[in-house]
Amino acid sequence: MRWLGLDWDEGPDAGGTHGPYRQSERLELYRAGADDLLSQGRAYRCFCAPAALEAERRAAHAAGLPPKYSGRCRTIDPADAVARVAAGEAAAVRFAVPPDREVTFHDLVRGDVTFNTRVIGDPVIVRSTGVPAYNFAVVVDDARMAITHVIRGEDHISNTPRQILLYEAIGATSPAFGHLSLVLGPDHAPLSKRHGATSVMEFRERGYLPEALVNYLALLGWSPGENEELVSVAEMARRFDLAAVSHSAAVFDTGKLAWMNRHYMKEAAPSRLANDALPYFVRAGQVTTESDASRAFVESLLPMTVGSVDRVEEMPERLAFLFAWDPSRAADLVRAEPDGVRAVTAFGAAIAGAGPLDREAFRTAATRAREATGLKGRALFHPIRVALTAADSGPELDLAVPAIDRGAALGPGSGVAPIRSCADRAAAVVERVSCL
RNA sequence: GUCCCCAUCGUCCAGCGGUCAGGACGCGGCCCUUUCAAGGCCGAGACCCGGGUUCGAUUCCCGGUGGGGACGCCA
Repeated sequence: MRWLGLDWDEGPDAGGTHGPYRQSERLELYRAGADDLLSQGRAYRCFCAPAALEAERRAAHAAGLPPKYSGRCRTIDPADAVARVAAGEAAAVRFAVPPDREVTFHDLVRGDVTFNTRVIGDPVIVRSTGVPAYNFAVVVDDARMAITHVIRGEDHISNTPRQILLYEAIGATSPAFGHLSLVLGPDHAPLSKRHGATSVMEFRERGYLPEALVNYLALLGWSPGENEELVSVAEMARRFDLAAVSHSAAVFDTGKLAWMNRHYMKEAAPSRLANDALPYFVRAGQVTTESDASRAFVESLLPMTVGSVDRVEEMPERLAFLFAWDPSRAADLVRAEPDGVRAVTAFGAAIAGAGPLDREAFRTAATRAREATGLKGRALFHPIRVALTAADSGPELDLAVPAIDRGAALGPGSGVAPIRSCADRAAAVVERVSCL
């Protein structure tokens, strides 16, 4: 959440007056709450074996009935129950749900929702191990922590009535609830591991920018208004309204996230992006050490990748031609071009001894090659591209060419893997190609 | 099976009784670029079905269908 630029008012590492904030440190609170309900007869001990419960569930399902707990142990005399526990028998504590009652709550996003308690089985509140169950722990916590709003996924909507009953039983007012619809994968199944990245940290590792992720996620089920899409966290905080949230589930669209990530990469400060990108270059072996020089070199490469790559993680691959230049592959690609050999030979001659090629020098050389061969446009530039990059697509040549030479000028201790210069590459290709 | 929730382009959102049903992603085309992307412009593309209510329904109501969720000593 910090990475996304979101913060919170209270918590284990934020302080606050409603601690402790870890459930493991609140066990006493839950125990006291359960004992209370037990003594009021609003809860009871259950001795049912898990296997028996499972069999019951199956039977109910087969009979077309809601597979809820029968409430069998409800009728056990409390004194007997205490005796059995004292004798060492394992027991869970269940909440006695009031029979045949309508529970209605006003959902902040959906409006009034009503359940009849007939469909709600008595939930376990404390496991036989003494550990409180989720449904009880959250109620105790939220009541004592003075929580006002519970905003969560739609999958919790049917937990709400039983929790409301629990608030009522412990004498607390229930918070306001709002249920957001779920996020689906492309197959319309709720997003899960098999859809790929599902945790925020995975998106971070894959090279998404936090501002892109929050922005995209916020748009899943919410809109800042008429035809607006790019919004900062601060802007969202100002404009967000639960009442305006969509009621239906949304399919997660990686393509749109990618578009948004490209947008934010273009907006990001180069130094920050270079810093984010550096580890990926190291992993690819293109940067050997994270030195100032290597960081600066990576930053100088950014204009070639920003906007043409979806994620920071993809930058090294896009720039692989700088490092992994293969003369025989380059020569093959040049030969495959109609006037490839002529174009590259002329270009090689034009840059021979020209020194490092900046953008101007490159343009000059290209012009000389054009005059010498009469080739122009793709016929001229494509062979040059494949000769210098050993690849048939990539960044603009007048960006790539200076980058190659800038890298080639870097010495061994720079932290950048060795790069062959343009002149070198052209000469090697011409040599291979002219043996024909 | 039972209960609950949901339903506008392929996808994400606008719309809130009368609109040529709008935008974005993606897709197709064109332009720009002496090559790729990016960018600019143009284009194709939707109101689940059936009943009501109304002068008039995408919009309100009911039913159906479809999708999702929940029915744990998981959270």
